[in-house]
Amino acid sequence: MMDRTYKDIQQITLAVDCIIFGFNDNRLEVLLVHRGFEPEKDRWSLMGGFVGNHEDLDDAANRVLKDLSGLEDVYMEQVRTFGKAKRDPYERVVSTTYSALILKDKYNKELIEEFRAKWFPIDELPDLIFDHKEMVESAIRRLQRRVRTFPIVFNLLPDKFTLPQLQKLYEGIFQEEMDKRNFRKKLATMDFLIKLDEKDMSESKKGAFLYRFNEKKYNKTKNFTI
Amino acid sequence: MMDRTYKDIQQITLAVDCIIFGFNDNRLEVLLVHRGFEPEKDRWSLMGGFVGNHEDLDDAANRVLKDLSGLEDVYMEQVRTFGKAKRDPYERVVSTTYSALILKDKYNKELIEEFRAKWFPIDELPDLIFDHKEMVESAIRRLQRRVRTFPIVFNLLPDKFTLPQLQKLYEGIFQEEMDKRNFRKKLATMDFLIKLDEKDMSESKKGAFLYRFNEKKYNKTKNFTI
DNA sequence: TTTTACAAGTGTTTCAAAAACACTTAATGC
DNA sequence: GCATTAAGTGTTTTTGAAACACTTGTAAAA
Repeated sequence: MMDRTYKDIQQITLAVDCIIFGFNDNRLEVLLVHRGFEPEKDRWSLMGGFVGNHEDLDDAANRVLKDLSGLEDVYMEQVRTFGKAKRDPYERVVSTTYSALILKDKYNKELIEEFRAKWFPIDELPDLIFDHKEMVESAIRRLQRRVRTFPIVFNLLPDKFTLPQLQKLYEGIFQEEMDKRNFRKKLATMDFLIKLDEKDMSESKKGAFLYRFNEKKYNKTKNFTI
Repeated sequence: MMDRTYKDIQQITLAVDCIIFGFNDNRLEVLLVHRGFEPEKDRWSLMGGFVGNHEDLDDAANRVLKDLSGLEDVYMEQVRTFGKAKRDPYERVVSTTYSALILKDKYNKELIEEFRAKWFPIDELPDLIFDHKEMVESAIRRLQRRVRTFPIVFNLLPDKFTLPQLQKLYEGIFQEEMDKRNFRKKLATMDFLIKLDEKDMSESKKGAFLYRFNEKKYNKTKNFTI
């Protein structure tokens, strides 16, 4: 940090934008807000906000997420920072993106309606303002990489879930089908899921056993890879 | 981008910091600058600078690198953004880090001396200001991931290089030794190096054949992984 | 000129993980 | 009790990773 020339006259606004992922109807979806005002009225955008002067960047992202969804303590991580001078044609804003994994039935529906937010499957995104499409795409790519080595998908599932559900979730993230037997074999070797005595009967006549993710057992798992 | 409350009074300075990697004496090194002034006098830091009002974030990183090294058109990529409110105890600065791969014998030595910059092997870093150590570490981790799937290491080598050199470079990045035969076998299957009729005699009596990286052949390589 | 020293160069075997593949089972609704 | 439907289950093949030791070419020393 040697060059102080620019600093005193710097006029750049710093923002955060959230890529909020949810899993519903066996599809990976993103929560977008509808712009009810000009400019760019009636287009869609990510939920964003400006960073407070004394606010950690991470905290700003969490605040923005909470304002929209009512959710706190959500799994979130920084993706990357978009800083082209003209990315927002109206003002100079540099934006850091964060991706969040939320449980679709836990968020506050009224808040969401207030913001005119809507869920979109990741392969059916609407027209987005500025570089928000690129933001979503880079968040998806990052998510695809992360889920291979970290057990973060459980943030998108309820406490109890079935293996078919879990597989559908991975398939939704990777956008490709997986082999049922290989998938289950892999999970079995890693041994961090607890099988319950309960079945979920809503998806099939036979019913599928419910499982729970066990953090402790996971920590003993040396190499997690899907 | 819904919440405009903070924007008008926002006073956050936006900076970039560069993690500059070089390869010399078979070690991966980082270029650091010595602070000759208070506060934090006599400690080391990354080369950084503030972002211009109408300057792309990427361009700011390139400018900072050029100011220090004289180099342009260098391989550079964004790593991540550090945004804790108190990361710099003197003023509120949010900094985006970029990592650069440069050829150690091409940079401008006079400029480097002017800035009192010095190369440090990545396992012998000096005391660094603020969160710069964390910045370097995250850049190293990212580099370790990237070099596995992209042929970017050639940015750290001269046009012509030997296989022992290339292997030492990977070893320096991963901080672990590799098997010579397996390493060469892998390169052979991917087939994007051109063997020259020339030898480098400086490292051994027998001499090692020189190779050149072939971008075109690489593009036909489906799966690059080291 | 012969010998020594030294890194460069070279294949095969073993092991582990990924991929491919098809039938049986449990429960419901008719 | 029969038909329907998704859940559940192992084995084989293929592929890639890891382990491993000797020969070669040259310069310098004897």
